[in-house]
Amino acid sequence: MSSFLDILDLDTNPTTEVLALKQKISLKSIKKGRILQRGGDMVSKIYYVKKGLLRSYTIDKKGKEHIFMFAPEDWIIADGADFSSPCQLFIDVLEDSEIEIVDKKLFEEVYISLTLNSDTQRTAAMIKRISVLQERVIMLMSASAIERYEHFTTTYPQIMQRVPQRMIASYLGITPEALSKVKSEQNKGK
Amino acid sequence: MSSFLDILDLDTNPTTEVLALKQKISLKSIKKGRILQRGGDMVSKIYYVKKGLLRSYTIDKKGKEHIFMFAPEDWIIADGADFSSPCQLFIDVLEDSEIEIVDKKLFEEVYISLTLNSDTQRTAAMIKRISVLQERVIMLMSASAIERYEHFTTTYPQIMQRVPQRMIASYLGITPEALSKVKSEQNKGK
DNA sequence: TGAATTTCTTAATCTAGATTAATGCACAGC
DNA sequence: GCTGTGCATTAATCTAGATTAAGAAATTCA
Repeated sequence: MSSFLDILDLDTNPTTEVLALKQKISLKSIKKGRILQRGGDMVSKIYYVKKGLLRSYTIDKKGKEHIFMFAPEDWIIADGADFSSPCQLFIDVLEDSEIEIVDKKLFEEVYISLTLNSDTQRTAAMIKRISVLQERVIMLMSASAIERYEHFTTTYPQIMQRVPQRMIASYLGITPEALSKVKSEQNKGK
Repeated sequence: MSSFLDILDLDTNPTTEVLALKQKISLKSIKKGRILQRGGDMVSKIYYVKKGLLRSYTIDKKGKEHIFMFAPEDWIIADGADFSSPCQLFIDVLEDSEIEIVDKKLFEEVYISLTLNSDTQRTAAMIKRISVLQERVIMLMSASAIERYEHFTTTYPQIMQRVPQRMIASYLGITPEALSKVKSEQNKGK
């Protein structure tokens, strides 16, 4: 996967719109712990992770965090809400990161006018994300905590190494205590 | 939203590829109860519902159904799996329906070469679906059964009227008995 | 280095929702 | 008009995972 700027750079004869968009893409180095947006904000940015690790999550009315996704190198992360609605997700930085940030609406407008090639790539990425979300919904509805954990470890082994277990529990939709418990039960069974 | 053929018909000067694709889109009337594809099959079709109601679901290892989505008039329904993998979802017909069916791979290849306008429409539809799935995942992780039920009734009031309650329970990720219970508790509270 | 903060684990108790079972209803097909 | 099949509801019991609490290990940072 290529970053926003990488893709725009493929356009050897850019229009003024494309040049203007390139100006508006900011490349930033951000320290671990920084919160990029909060649920309820009226921001609508898309983040491309060049290096490091981001995550998105909600906070429910009891104050409990629920992690929606992790975004390591070469992933795009954003809230699904459209431009005109407040966003639902918090997005923060789990490791010192380098990211490209662009306004969602601006991006949509320009990107779609680009060459076939980059649009194919983007369409494929969206289809892939829909497929991953389908899998996630089905796992949440039909699999037990331990099954979801095993699915996660085989699907995202690299992320396992990089985030505390309580965040994996949060992604799986269970408490850290419950994850500890089911893991120890799993080990006993061996 | 327009059907596959509606969109292809906008192309007033179609290429041979587009004409070939139009030939391969089948328009069918299908009776309630018919199963269009089964989980594990190597089919990869996309269905556009012109009239009627379809649904997709998985069956877990205990034989229990989990409804992934309902597709009433003007919705597109398909499995997220890519061309080369077996699909995960069953798709069946809940009301006598008229649908357009097209092969996913064929569709991808040709559609992407179309005019800006139809592609914008398609991109917007994909973004919308991602947003709906984000909401679904967050509801499953953070909301109680009754909260998910209330969210469903306000989001899809028309579907409420058209499917048995046990299917709504299945969509919400709970048993029909549990839905009955939480509904009666809700009524007592009033 | 040492203190403070997170993280992980274990254990006891609690609860939302699952399971099982029984009853009454609606309506589809003969 | 019956009879069977699917649907909704209620109630009793069970269980996966939540909650609460406490202690040990690991990490962070001054």
